[in-house]
Amino acid sequence: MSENLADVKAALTRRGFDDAALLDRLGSLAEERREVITNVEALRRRRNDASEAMAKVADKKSKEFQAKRDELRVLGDEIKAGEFRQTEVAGELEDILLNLPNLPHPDTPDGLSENDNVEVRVWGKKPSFDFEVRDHVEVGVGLGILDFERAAKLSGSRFVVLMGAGARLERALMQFMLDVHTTEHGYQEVWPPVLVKDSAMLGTGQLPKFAKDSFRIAKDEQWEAQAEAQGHDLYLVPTAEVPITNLHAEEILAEADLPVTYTGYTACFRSEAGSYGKDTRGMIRVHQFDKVELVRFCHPDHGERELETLTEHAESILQKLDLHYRAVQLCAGDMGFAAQKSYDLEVWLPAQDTYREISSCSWFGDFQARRMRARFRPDKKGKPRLLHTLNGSGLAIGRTLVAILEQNQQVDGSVSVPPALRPYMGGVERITDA
RNA sequence: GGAGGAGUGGCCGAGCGGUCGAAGGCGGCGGAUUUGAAAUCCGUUGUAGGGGCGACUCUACCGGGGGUUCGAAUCCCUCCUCCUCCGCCA
Repeated sequence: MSENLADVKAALTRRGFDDAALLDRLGSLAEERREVITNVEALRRRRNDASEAMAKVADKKSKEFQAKRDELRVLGDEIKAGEFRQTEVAGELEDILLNLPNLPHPDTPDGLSENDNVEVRVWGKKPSFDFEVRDHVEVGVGLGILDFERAAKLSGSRFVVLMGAGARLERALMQFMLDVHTTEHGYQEVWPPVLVKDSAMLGTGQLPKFAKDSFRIAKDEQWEAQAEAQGHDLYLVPTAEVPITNLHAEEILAEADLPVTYTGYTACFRSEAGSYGKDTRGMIRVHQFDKVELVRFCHPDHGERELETLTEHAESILQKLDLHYRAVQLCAGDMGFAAQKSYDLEVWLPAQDTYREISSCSWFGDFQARRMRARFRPDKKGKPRLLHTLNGSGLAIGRTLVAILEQNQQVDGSVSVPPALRPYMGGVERITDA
């Protein structure tokens, strides 16, 4: 990075990030780091050589030995001072680096907000209704399958309780999605923990910059003190991307095994800090939701193609459920922190007369792999290289349920179950107010 | 939660505070032998960072962190992880 500072600056500017002073600081730190290392290593070498000589001295009590020892003590102090500076520089450098977002891929269009995203595909047609469309809250509450009031009683705002056919629909969607991805797309199924260490959150890029967006586990004072001292904090995962991608942190995979692909379900937890007043109605934006995630680890040469494949896999779920949607490519300014190229799938919500994100598929290049040291070995002897990572929702289950309630609503308030899902719903074809 | 034991290179497993990046074995790779294979023999075999156009070279790493020392895989402290037993628990 320090060698291509100008390019880095230009790429980050496309994201709307333009703290030139910070990047200059980065450059000078990188330089100082190199100097300090060279210096300390030279000192260490002197000490090693001298120590070796000391070891050979027969008489350890001699004046000579004592004098030499005193001299070396000074050298030892110098080394310690150098090491201290090295740690300082490395710390500051890392601090800057970890807070820098990924560089947008050249394919990623310019733009600073979602208004600059580019529609790349539209699938299906907007369903037409010869009655006044209701939103998912009206439909779901009317059917007795969504309960927001009791959710508020239990957990506060931004939660939902699914009842009866609603709960079953959530479960059916989860099963259906996992089955499609494992049997038709070749993903290996994983069921990971939903509580992870901060090192995992750091690896995928949620930390250190976005701590406020996640829920952190608190216990007693002792727990807090230990978490503070050793970084053994635990977080509720905001997405299965975190535990699943970190599966291969600190590992070296065999090139022949690539791509390595996983799909997994987890509950996802988000604090939604900063979204006050936004999407307060219904289950579009809640603190806890379910999601099936797709994760791929691949050779750097195949990342671009892999993103297309991954996106198709996510889209196939919407297609099988016969839900009208569109795919948009995100512009540089609207992408997530770790992404270099992303597509969002947006499902049609008739009541809002708009498309809403239901999946985000991203290619991270080696950004995440570098943070978590996830590598592969090219052929048998080569040096380990960083992998490329990708992930996408396949899909967000709650929002899929919302889309079904809205797109499949009937004039009588019932909802037809997409045929693909019926085997998972015990053959039920229609959810009615039973 | 209580009591005990252990963490060394891809794996197993040695290692008086100096000559240890670390014996030995297994595995892997290359080669010899063989029609081919097995067996045998020989050689080789970690990661990261710095310097050099390069051949190459230096430094660090023996669970993590800290300390003692001229010098730590070896001594001390602390944390983590794993194993065994007891208790509790879905």
